[in-house]
Formats: sequence, C-alpha cells, structure tokens
Amino acid sequence: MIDAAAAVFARLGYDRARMSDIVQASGLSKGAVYFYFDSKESLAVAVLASRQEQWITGVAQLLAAAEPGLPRLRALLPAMLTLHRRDPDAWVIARLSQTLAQTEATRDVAAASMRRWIDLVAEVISSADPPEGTDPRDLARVVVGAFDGLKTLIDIVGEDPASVQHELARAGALLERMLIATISR
Amino acid sequence: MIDAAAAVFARLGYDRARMSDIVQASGLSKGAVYFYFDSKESLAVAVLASRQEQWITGVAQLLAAAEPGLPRLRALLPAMLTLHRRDPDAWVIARLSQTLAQTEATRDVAAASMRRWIDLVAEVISSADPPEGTDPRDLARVVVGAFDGLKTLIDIVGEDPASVQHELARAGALLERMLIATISR
DNA sequence: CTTATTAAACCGACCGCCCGGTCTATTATG
DNA sequence: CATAATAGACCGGGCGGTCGGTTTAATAAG
Repeated sequence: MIDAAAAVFARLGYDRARMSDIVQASGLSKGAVYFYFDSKESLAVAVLASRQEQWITGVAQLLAAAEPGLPRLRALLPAMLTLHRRDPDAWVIARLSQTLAQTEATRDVAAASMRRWIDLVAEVISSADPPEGTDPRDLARVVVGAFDGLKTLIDIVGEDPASVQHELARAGALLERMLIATISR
Repeated sequence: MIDAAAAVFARLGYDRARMSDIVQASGLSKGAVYFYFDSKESLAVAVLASRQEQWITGVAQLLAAAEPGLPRLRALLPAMLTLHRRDPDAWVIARLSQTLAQTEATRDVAAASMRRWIDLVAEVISSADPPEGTDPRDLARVVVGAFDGLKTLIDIVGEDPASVQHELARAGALLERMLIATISR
C-alpha cells in the first residue's frame, strides 16, 4: 500500500495526489487506507521513511562493493543512477521532503531525512581525502541538491520518460566529473 | 498584483497558495483579480513570465559588466546569488515551472522558460572556451539544475531565512569552483 | 469435522468544509 | 449618462476524512 502511495506521490506530487488516486492504486478501499493511516499527511511521512530507507540502503550496498577512498567516491554517482533506474519512485523522497518541510508538524522529519542522506554522501567524500579547506558536508550538499535539481529540471525539459533517464545519466556523469575535478589537486 | 501573486506562490507553492491569499496580498478583491486574469493557472503563467524576464535581464545585465570569456563565467554564480539576494521571490520560476510542467496545457511554457534560461548560461559557458568533448549545454543544465536543487535543499534543512541566504552563497561559491575546475584543463 | 464466537480487516456511501470561479451591485471617471 | 474597474456575497464541485455495516480468518467448543 505504501508502494502504491509512493507511486502516486511520485507521479503527481503530494498536493495533486488525491486520496481516491491512492485508494485506487492500492486496490483497496478508503476505509482500509484510513484503517492503517490517520491522514494523508501521515501516509506521506510513512512513504518518505520507507523510500528513504530503501534508497539509503540501496546506495550503501552498492558503495560497499567499492573499496573506500576515491574508488568509492567514483561509485557514488553511478550508484545513485542505478538506484534511480531501478526504481524512479524512490526519489520521491526529494519531492516529499520539499512539501512536508512546508508544514510545521512535519518539517523536522523532512529535514532529518535529507540530513541523513547528506551525511552518507559526506562520509564517502570525506573518505576520499579532499583537499584542505574543502568541507565534505558542503560538497555533499551540492551533490545531493544538484542531483535533485537535475532530476527536476530534466523532468521539465525532457521529452519522454526514456530520454529523461538517459539525460539524467548524462548529467550525472558530468556531475561526477565536476566532483572529481574539484577534489583532486 | 503580479508581485503579490509571485510572493505568495514563492512562499506556499502553486497548489497550497489559495486565491484568497493572493487576493489579500494584492490588497484588491476577488472580482478585480478575475477581471485581469482568467484563472489561477493563467495568473501563474503571468507570474512565471514576469519573473523569468526579471531574472534573465537582471543576470544578463550583471554579466555584461564582465568581459566575455572566463571572467564572465566567473561572474555567473555571483550574479545569480546577487539576484537571489535582491529578490528571492524571483526564483519562483523554478518552482512554478515544476508545477506547470505537470499540466498538459502549460507544459510547454514551463519547458520553454527553463530552456531559455539554460540557453543563456550555455552561452556564457561556451564563450569561456570549454575543453573538447564538453557540451556547454550539458554544463548549463547542471548549473541551473544544481542551483535550483541547492535552493530547495537548503530551504529544507536550513534554520532561518537569514542562514539560508548565507548557506546558499556558500554552496554557490563551491558550485562555481566545481565549474571552473571542470572547464580549465 | 462443524459450528459458534470474536476481533481484525475492509468496504463504500456519506458528510461538511473549503476552494476556484461567477455574478450582480456599486463606485469612480470622464 | 456611459464605461471601466472593483467589490464581495455567493455557488457548485470536489476533497479529505468518517462511520455503520460486512466480510474474513483464527480460535474455541461441542
């Protein structure tokens, strides 16, 4: 059911997603959905937590295959792209965080979710021994933010979903190049 | 009135912005607003066009002060940051484009708006003589997308508006460094 | 094996509110 | 008086959320 909601949120965004859409996608009924979740908002929080977990463990798993340091850093963007190719809905964490951060009650979970993700990237960057005066967390923010922004931008200007996937891979590779160029002295 | 609408859209986003909010912010009445605009959607399109114009001419003006080539490229991120500091609402173009791109009727204007902006950045990058095999348009996409993503991300994890401004400047400087490192051989 | 009992799971018609949009009355302008 | 501009009460539809009732499944009792 969380899967169905994630797909709908990913497709329409939180505000445009109607409860009826989610109900229909889940194959259940309105009563069943509200049996498990208090509100649309709490459902969104659950989706955020679920996909966040899925995303982070997925990336971490792929990163673990590369040895620490520069090789692992080089594996970062490819891992993100692989995850995104495997399940584009997982990146709903970015859109949901954006929306949930606007509401007082859910701002903290949204921020915490993003911070956790930044921390993981910062860890990888840090292990690659960046030059003096380069804060790994700053770089991590740029990478995470840039990936999100690129996905958004390409979704807007892209033609069809297939080309979007391709364009994102292209942009991801370039972002990686920029990251490496910055870190190597 | 477009200014008022822009402010509201920037603060709440298209979907959460209520017509009553915009009416109140404009200091006019509902009748007056609908005398000038057919719908909420067309109002959003007008806001997008207005701020896009404002943003592009503003950046272009700042860029014109620097001589073409690398100096002008170096002026790009500072110009964007200056514009953003001068009027953070102007960056509502990114959020509005995202939303309007979801609707069939307005998808093209949203995409066109973003493409125009990418074109300008690509032009600047191109004039800085990037190495072989580096597509200026690809780089431009990364810069534009990254800036948008960074603004979004920092809005989420940032504490107060003042620190957001500062963090964005910091991230922007880093993004510039990455861009220069990539372009210089 | 059958039947009785119970509670969790599920259904979908329904509700009240709120929002985008309309419309008529009124005011300003010339 | 004519016209443009504005006001704000009003409306219909759609939305998130509710609630009484029904099915399902697990367990106990005979």
